[in-house]
Amino acid sequence: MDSTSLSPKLDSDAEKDQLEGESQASKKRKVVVEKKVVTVRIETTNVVGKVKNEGPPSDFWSWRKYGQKPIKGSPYPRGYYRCSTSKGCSAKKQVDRSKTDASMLIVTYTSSHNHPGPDMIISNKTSTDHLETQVAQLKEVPHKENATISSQDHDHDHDQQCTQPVDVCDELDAFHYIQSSPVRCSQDIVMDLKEEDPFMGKLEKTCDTTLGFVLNEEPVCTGLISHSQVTCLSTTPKSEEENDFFDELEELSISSSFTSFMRSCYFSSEMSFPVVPS
DNA sequence: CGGCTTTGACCGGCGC
DNA sequence: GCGCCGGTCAAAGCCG
Repeated sequence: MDSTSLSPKLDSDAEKDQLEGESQASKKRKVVVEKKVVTVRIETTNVVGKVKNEGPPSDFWSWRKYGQKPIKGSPYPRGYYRCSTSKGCSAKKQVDRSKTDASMLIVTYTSSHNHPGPDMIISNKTSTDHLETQVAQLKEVPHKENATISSQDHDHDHDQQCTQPVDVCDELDAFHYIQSSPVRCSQDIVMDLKEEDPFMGKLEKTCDTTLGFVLNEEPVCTGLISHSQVTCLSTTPKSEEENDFFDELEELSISSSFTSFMRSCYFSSEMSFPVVPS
């Protein structure tokens, strides 16, 4: 099936949910939970061999798939994941493919983690493992290596502009940690991975994946990640939300240095990731 | 053996 | 009230 032949529904599913969740929380079904939609672009051009297929972007957390359902209007099934990092964690995420762009994955994060994320060092390995696992989820789609992640508040799952190429590796996870853990970020961030599959081979092989963060709509943060550092450019003043987010992080047992570091990243325009030697 | 994926069934909300 | 659809559960099987 071609995503173009789909009815204009799925596309706005998660996004719509979020929109409505924010604008008309009282109208949508059930209690509207905090949601964060992240669009991941996966453009596997011609990677052969290792890449099985594309899947949800990885993050610091371990996700366990608990369901998959074909979504009406979409040729691709939606995957339901639950945080398995901690048993009591209610964090979930849905992963489906954009109907308008088969190379785009729409990851909707719901609820927030009630536990500190795995240690970055550990995540280096863990996340990688899960990367493969998750990557094996959604099937089809030609092998890609271009991943664009954009958290969106509105419906803009199309078009992403690449910006700063970056060398990524484990740092990617670090970024995801920020991106996906809390459901608070409400900006459009596009992450573009180039060269090799960001979620697979590259991570396992070397750490030269190029990655760029692009803003889809309201530029919020452009980051440059390299082996030993990450630069994040905040183009818009952070709101209390982010602040809360970091406060929350600190409340968790996450390394305060890490949180403060991330905070500074968000509030200033630059930041550096302490890189964990892989 | 533990953890994860797969997949069909079940449940609840929503629209007609 | 009924049917559709999305989200979750849970059993079975797979894998490291």
